[in-house]
Amino acid sequence: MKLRIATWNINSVRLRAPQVVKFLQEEAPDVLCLQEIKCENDAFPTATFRKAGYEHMAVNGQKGYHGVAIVSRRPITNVDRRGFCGKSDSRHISAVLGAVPGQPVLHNFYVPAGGDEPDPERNDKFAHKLDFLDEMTEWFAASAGKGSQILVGDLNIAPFESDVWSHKQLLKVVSHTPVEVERLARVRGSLDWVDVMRAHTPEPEKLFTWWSYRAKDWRASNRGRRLDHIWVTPDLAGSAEDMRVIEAARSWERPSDHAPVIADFRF
DNA sequence: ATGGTCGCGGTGCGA
Repeated sequence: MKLRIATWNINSVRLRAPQVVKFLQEEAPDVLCLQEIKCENDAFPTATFRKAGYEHMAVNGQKGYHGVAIVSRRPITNVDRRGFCGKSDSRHISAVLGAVPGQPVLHNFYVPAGGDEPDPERNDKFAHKLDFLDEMTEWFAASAGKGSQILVGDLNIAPFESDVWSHKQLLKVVSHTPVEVERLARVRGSLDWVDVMRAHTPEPEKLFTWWSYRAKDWRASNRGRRLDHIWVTPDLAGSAEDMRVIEAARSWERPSDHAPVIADFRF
C-alpha cells in the first residue's frame, strides 16, 4: 500500500485553515502533522478538515503558543501526548497508523526554538532545547526493539552545512550551532533513525523548509534553513520512495514561514 | 553590523 505523510509548521492553524485545506486538496496526503497550531484543543478547526475528507484527528494544543496535531484520512489509534522536561508545553503527539502494515507509530514534534543566545548558562530557553533533545534521546533509546516508528516535525535545528544558506554565517546562530547539532545527532543515534529528506536529496544539495518573514523577497534572497524533518527507523528506510518540499506554499497568501514537506511510502 | 516580520491577545513574548 501507498502512504503519503506530510509535516507543516502552520504558525496558527485558525488563521491558516484555508491554506491547510488547499494543501490537502492539492497534495492529498494521507496524514498531515501540524506544528505551532497556537490554539487550545476545542478551537482546532476540526469541522473544516472533516469536510475536506479528513475524519481522523488528534490534537495537543495550548493557548497562544506551540501545539501539535495529526490530521488523517486513515484511522489512527493509540494517541499519546508526552510532556517533556517536566513542563506542560504541547510539543508532542503520537498515534499508531492502524491501517498500515506493521502499524508504525507516528511521532509529531515541535522542539523548542531555543531563543537567541546559544549559551545554556545564560539562556534558559537554549538550556531547555538541549534538555528536550536529551530526553528525546533517552526516551527513544528505551523504545528500541518495540516496532517501527516515524518521526516528523519542526525540530528547529538545521544539522548539515547544506541545510542552511551560509554555514559560516550561522555557526553562532541558534538552529545551527555545533552544540545543538551534536545533540540532534545523538537523538538520531538513539534508534539509528534514517533522515528521509537527506536520503532522498543528499548533501551537498541545499535543502530548506523555512524562510524568515523578515526578508523582503524570501525567494530572491533564499536565506533558508532546513528546520523540519522526516525520520524513520531503519526497517522503514526502503519504504520511503519520494520526498518533496512544497516551496510554493511559502508564497501563498498570508503564508506560514515554513513550507510543508511530503514523504511517500510504499509498504 | 544591524534590523528586518509575524501571531497571539490585548502587553510584551516567543519565534
